Amino acid sequence: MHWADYTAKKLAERGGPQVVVSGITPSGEFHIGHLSEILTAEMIHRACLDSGIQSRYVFIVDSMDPLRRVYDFLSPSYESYIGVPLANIPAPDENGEPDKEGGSYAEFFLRPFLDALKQIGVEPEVVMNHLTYSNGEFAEMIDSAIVNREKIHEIIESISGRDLPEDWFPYNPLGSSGSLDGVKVTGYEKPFVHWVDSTGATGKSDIRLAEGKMPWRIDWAARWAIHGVTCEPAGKDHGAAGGSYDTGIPICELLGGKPPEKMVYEWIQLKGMGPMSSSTGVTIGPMEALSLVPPEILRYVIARSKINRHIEFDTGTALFEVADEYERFQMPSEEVGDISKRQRIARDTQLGAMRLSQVERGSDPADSIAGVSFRHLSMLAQIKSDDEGVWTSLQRSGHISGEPGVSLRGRLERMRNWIEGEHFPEAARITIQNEVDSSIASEIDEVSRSFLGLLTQGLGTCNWNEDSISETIRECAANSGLGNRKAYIALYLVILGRDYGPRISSLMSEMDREFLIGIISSI
RNA sequence: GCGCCUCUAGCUCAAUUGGCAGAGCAUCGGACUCUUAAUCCGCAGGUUCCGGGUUCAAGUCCCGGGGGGCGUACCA
Repeated sequence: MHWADYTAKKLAERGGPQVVVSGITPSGEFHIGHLSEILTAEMIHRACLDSGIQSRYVFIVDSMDPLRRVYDFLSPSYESYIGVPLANIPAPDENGEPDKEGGSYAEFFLRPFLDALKQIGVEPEVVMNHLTYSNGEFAEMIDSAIVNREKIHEIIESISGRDLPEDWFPYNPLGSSGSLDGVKVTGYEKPFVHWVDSTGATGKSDIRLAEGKMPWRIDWAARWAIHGVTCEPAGKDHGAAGGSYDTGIPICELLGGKPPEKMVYEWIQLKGMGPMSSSTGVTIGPMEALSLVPPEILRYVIARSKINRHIEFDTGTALFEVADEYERFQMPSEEVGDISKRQRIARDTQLGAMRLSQVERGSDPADSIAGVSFRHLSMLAQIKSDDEGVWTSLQRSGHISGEPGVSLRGRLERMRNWIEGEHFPEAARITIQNEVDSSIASEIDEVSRSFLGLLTQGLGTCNWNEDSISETIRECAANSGLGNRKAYIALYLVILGRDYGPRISSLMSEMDREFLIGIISSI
């Protein structure tokens, strides 16, 4: 059984309609790790729906979180916004300067992320956390937390093992500058929290408005209660012993809620570069990833792994292998009867991963492939400079009949991006030789040479299309007494400098005739 | 320090939460006058990290040890 289906089953035992949630702070550019968090939760949501359980998927944006520091992509003028909630800060412009016209910082980073999510079939209910504060939904929780602050203090100290300061308070008001930093609470009279900030200014925050926020550990627990969250997979940073998941559960109960079961997922990493981090520059944006990888394959990368194992996100050769694996399972094997129990389980899990990888819930995985393998497309995209040439080739080879569909067009577009970019593996790149290297030439024996000699003549007169070229190759091979296989190898060596390659006649028909004949006769 | 994850075929990983250890890739052998990074068939590959324990039965559970990866010390 797939992990998402297993979790759905567990949630069904808990009962009631499910509320599956992800929460992310929009402190900067979103990366593939965030995508992983979203997909993990969304797949559980889908698994619930697929097994007939009522479920909502909610994306809570931590827009009330303060700016912690001036990130590299921000200008120093953001210094004055440190401690200010992200919803209240202007978005940066292209120079990293605050742009008063550009909407809020939180919105600025959120918008493209939501677009990317749409492309992979994720359309969550979005909750901006600062609005949950400003519309008063947090008020009762804040009051309750303040009333119970001794207990909460005790929970956090005993579970996390850290000492909280004597004047610790479960609510941080915004000071006169709009920042949470350096503001001390001086009293509480429901619904007002009185404070004095670092400049000596005093004031009061209305807990029914977004005039302050609870610290993370309480905020998280309170929102579980407010939104009735039943499941929220969290990154392992929250999962450490004594971490926010461990304190969140008893705090949520104290506040009268029923917390979700602790669920921790492993982080996704870029191949060979350690964990994703915007500060170290190890990051790949969801938009970038989506410009290269077909959306169902991106989903599949998450769906195929268990959540407690880290994922190496690799936009190189491994992409071919993942795509192969995805494509292999398109064909349902007929003889299901003979396989062992264990094999059947593995197969069911795999089919679950396929099901959850579809951009549109319930669609047939075969539709996403559109009859053309990822590898084949990578070859065609390299030898056919225009899209029409690719479609014509696919029609002639019988891969598709009629015009290509939307999914296939999208695949080709992404494939071209991939090929042009830095991530495309060199081994898969087709490079036509300008001249034949001497070490290559030495690999070509006498019989092959006579074949190549015949071929230059044939190529001089044949029609310049795939079929005629292919015919010519075979004729020349036969006339020179060389097996077809060897003939092809000789051609690969001369044209590509290695002994394998794509369908050579297809490639040759794309090349300039004189240039090609020149190369072959140079041997 | 505290804690989490992980170790199974050369590689990447499965194994219905205790019931016959198995897939893909790679290698090797074979087939195909051939939509040539293709397809098909086949061989081989194992002390499931080590040591104990529980059990009719352990890759799976318990205890101990080791290797690797990572998180975390007023902050999602």
